[in-house]
Amino acid sequence: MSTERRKPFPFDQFEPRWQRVWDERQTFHVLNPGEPGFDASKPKYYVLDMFPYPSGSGLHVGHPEGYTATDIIGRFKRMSGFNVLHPMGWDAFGLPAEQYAIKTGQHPRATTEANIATFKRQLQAIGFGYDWQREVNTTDPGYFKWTQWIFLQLYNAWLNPATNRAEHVSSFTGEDVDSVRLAYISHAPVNWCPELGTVLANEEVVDGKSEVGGFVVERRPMRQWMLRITAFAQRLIDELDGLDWPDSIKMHQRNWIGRSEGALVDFTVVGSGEKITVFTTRPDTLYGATYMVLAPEHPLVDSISTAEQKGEIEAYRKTAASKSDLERTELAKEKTGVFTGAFAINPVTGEKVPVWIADYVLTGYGTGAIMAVPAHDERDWEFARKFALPIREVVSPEPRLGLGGGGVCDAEPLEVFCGEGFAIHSGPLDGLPTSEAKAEIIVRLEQQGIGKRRIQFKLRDWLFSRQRYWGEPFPIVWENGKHRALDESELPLLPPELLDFKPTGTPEPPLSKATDWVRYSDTATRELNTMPQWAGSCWYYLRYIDNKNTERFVGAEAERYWTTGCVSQLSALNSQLPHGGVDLYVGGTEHAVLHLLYARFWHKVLFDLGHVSTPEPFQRLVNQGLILGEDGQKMSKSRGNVVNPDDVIKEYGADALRLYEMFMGPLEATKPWSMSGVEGVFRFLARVWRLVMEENAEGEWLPSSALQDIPMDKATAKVVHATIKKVGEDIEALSFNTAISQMMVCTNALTSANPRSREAVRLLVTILGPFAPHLAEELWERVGGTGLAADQPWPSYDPALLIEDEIEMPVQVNGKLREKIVVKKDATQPEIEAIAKAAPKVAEAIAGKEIKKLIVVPGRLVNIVVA
RNA sequence: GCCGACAUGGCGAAAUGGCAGACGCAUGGGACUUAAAAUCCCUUGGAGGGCAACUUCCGUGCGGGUUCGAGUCCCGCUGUCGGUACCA
Repeated sequence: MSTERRKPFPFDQFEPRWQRVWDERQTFHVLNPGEPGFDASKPKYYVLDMFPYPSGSGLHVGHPEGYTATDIIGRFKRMSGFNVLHPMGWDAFGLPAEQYAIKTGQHPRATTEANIATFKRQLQAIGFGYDWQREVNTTDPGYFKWTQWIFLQLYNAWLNPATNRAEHVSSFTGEDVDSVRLAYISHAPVNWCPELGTVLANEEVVDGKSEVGGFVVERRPMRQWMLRITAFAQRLIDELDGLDWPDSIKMHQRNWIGRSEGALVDFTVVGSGEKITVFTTRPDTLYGATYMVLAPEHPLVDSISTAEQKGEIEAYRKTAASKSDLERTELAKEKTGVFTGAFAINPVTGEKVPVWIADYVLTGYGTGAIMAVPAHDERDWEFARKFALPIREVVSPEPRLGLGGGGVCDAEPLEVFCGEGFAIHSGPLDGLPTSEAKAEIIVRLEQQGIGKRRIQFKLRDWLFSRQRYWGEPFPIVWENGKHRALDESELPLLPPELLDFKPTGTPEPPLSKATDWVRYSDTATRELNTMPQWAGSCWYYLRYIDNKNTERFVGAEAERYWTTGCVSQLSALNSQLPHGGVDLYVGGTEHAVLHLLYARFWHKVLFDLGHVSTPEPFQRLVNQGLILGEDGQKMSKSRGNVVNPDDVIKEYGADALRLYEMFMGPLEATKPWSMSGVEGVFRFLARVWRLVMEENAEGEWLPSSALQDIPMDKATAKVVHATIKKVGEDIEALSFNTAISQMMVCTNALTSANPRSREAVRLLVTILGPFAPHLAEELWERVGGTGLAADQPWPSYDPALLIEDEIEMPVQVNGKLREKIVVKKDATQPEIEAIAKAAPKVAEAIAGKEIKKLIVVPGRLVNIVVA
């Protein structure tokens, strides 16, 4: 007797076999327009997964959740007659690989390759129908050549304000082209992380620490490459509208871009006459501005501070500068600040107001200076209370009479009011509701030339350079202190083969160690920074379309077909697409802003420059939910609750893993793993197996004797066709859990049938294919199907079979269920009413009472309302 | 603080405003077996009443509302989980 327990069905034998067959036949390879055999009559469907970063620890059960969902969709669409593009690849540049390499002394290329091999093996063991011929790898020179090429497009482009479109810089007529490029050099303070030896984008810094590793980040000015994403801020907001994305993600992006409408207002410094410009969203409260605050780093601080305040000012600026961002935000519960000794004139009241510096005003937002209206802003209120600054009420929640005339009110309000209301103590604005007061004051300020309307965004330009080894080198050289682009013919620019790529310990990037490489010519040296990890993932979805193209980043015809569905340019122009692009993009919420915003930005630039056909890359986005450990906690090594898909496959098979991932609950929901749940779906698969196979006394599997070539009886036909209908609809709606339930119902019905219709089983096996493809292929073969189950057309159902001759209808009296009646499907309303009223329980309940209302919902229920 | 999502049996979950709890897990019982595993059948929201076929009442976080009818729609709370934080 074998030591290993016998499997309830031999998945361990047939799963690898069918994976081999799909691979040998290239079942899931799809052709591009122009290739021999391409069928232009089929509609296209592009279904995309967020590609993984191949980490050293391999796949965890969270990965296959989204991947299974897209695989089901892809296989279903294929069976439904679509050309389906369903690719996979590797986001393989990045810090973890580099750090691991430093630790172990291996080259990051070696570890990256090994990790990719592991990931690929694991994905293939789950039986995903990817077109592996289209695999991409961001670290492949044939790939990053085009990442560098796109960078050059950005470098050579500017946003023409007249057209609001990105254009080649040759259309720029101004003097300094470098000041408008979409990729430009900045010397602004950046987030420098000494531990990682690199700068980080604002988005990669969380609470003053690096998102990766949690190391302290300090701000220091450095020469950096920036991408002018802010030029697209408004379009990045507006063009969200036509996208089928979760509202929460759209909102997230809108908040991140942070549009606010307001005004710039000039205040004049008493004495020096210098101008301080502030940004405010509440220009209507200008009459209540009783002091001003500059950020400690504001350029005017030095010149306006009085001699006797200089010492204190300097001390404050020093502490502010030495504080990490963490201390400046989280720990700064109490407002701090110092008076500069200077005063400015409130342009509408003519009053002298003190000018302070405080770190609650940020350098990076607006103008780095504010007018403080303590009565109507919580931060200003707190500050004013602490430093005993005057507080003047200028907005009232209710209209108030008799407070007009612009007179000064000396009574301080008892509490801060930040809402909208009606202007008071505000001269000509008095009585106006907030929105009108805003408009009115802006007109007046503009007339006087001391202010103007202004739309401000929170979004900053994208810090695009890193001091790393394992990233794309910039196709840029420096000569006589000036940068210039490499020629396209010089791409790809490979990174130097370094043995020592450790951080230098200074802001000097590791590439500086490759002295030969750095020297471009006698007079020119190469740019030493590399691109951030986001670069490769900004456009990978385009490369899948045409991953072997050596002439272009993506072929024009293929790009048009896969993003618009149109084969010719003419039909593309005539089509009424909302945005187009990828039909379905599935991934986690962690990319709600960064990746999705960056990719949209690049795509818009490429669109403006005529390189792609659609203004947006991803038409429909779905976030899969988090999978928790069995203990309901987030999976983590330290908690020891991590589930490895390899173990699940070994025990229950790939089909059970796939099916369980989908059966757990709605795709978007957060849900805990349960091994007994896996066993549940595993038992279901075994039941399906036994619809076709039965075991003899020796324990061998033989074709089931119950299975016969007989037509389906009425009940069987009904459940089978109802299942075809529901499973198809549920797949479209991504309700995989309920689709699986329905197949269980169908299986339970067929299990009890003896003899059992071969046709019924064949249909069930066909629609099970997208979910449990290995079992489906195996059983398809065993029920005598020709070809592959994966290649079968999706079966259609006969609606006539679903209609019952007699319908059971519940009858309610005053909303309470009393009885169920059975009526003919074509019974008339009066007939139904009569039957309902005659039913014993109903008759009893309505006896002697006046019927006030009688509702018959055809096919659903009857409700009798009595007095 | 602010923004968002969610709240249904012992558990994961179903339910175009129309029979709450489909389907699965876990219970408990039975069949098969020398025995077990596997498999198959039945049971299972709560409380009560009947020898029984059965039956009554209550039940979707809490309080209101709309409706013939609310898990579902509206208003107000509470709780949990995510995101975010001086953005003027």
